[in-house]
Amino acid sequence: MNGNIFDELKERGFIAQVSDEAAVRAMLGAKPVTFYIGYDGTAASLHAGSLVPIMAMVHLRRAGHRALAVVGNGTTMVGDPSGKTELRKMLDEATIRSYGAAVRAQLDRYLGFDGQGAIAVDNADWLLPLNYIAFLRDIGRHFSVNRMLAAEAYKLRMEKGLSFIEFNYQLLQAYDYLHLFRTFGCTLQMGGDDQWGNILAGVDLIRRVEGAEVQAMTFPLLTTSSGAKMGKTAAGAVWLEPSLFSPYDFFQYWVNCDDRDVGRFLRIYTLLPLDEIRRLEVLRDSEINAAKRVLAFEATKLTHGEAAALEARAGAAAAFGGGAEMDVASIPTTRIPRARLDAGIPPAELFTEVGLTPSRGEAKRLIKQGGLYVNDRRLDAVDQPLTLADAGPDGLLLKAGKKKIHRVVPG
RNA sequence: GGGCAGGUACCCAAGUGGCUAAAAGGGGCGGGCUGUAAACCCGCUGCGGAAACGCUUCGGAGGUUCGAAUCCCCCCCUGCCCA
Repeated sequence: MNGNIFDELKERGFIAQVSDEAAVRAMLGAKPVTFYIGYDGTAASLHAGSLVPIMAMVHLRRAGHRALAVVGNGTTMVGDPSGKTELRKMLDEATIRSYGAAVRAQLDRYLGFDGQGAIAVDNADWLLPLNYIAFLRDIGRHFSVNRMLAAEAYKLRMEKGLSFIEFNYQLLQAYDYLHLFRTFGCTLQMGGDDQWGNILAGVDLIRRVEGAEVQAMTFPLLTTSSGAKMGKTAAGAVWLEPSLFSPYDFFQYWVNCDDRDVGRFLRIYTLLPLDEIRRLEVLRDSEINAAKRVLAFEATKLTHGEAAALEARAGAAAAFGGGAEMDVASIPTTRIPRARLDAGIPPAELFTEVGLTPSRGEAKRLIKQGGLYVNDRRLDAVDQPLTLADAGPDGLLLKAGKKKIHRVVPG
């Protein structure tokens, strides 16, 4: 490892808090360190919000350190109250396990679990068999309720209510760290900044139980410059799963980021060298769009692979590049039986069917506001059916607003 | 277990018998301006319907009434105080 990966992470903006900065830096510069990050499978896919810890793992991996990805099927059964405003819906075990498997598969794409340098473990394996009384006596006694209650992460919940099950979450996460320290010699736990309290609880527990010094590090909880949480759009989360959020939309998510976020995002969400990032982020006015396309391409490549990234980029170029080289193949396409098209389909029906609008009512609203287009012709009548007569050489190019596009071909 | 206060649309929050598909704000979406940006301006924002209009919604289930988010009964949930 040339240079110190800690400095790289710091320069890229990955670091929010560190238990002992000098110690962590020295540790990472000296020899391979086993570190861990936990992911709770609370949904069928991770979303863009999880990309920060994922990218941090990728960097550390590339620097030769050993990654433990904990898929938290055990902790998910309890539910982390940190930073949450209310009790999360309880999921049944089968659901949790299926989500966990999906999350594991996604992490595998970035880390390549090989059982050596990148290992996936499931804390259900050691959490579920725990004996309640034994756990209380061995682990529970090391936790001060007074201190826990004073923690920032619970502050909101002290107003809104905190159930006992959630209150236990921190003990379980701390126990995870202890377990991984014992089993894998793990000495660094990382996570989002909202995990700071939980991670430190593990550091404390290990010191008390094992008399060993281990480290904690958190990543900033990124928001966009306009204040929104990363990875959320109106339609929902920016899922990493292509079936839930297409590579094209994923690409567009990054292209459409705020100017002010470009440099920050390039550092976090791509592996481009810092020199190149510095060159890109100084672009101004319309030129910065080039930097956004680089960001989008690199980010899409990491998540969906190079082929999908190329396709998404081509699709975007076709839709926004001025028209000339339309790469229609890269635009999401739906086939509709020719007979239906000949008969004519009300625009609201067609737009909704291909998923461009959530309901017919919404589609009609858009038509009235001039927000729906077919082959660049703005629709003005709600009751005028669409047929192949409206199509161009590549079929019907439907647009909702100026950015969402879908192609319909007979077949 | 007892007392009190609450549960309204994506969020927050008005509404206390018809004029309420439900105020205001936020968010979101569309249009304009632009650079596929920000800011700003305008509009829209339950579902179905070309429209007229119809249907479903105010924690859940019943009931009163010509008519209920609004009144009554039972239940569930949350917070605070007491135990």
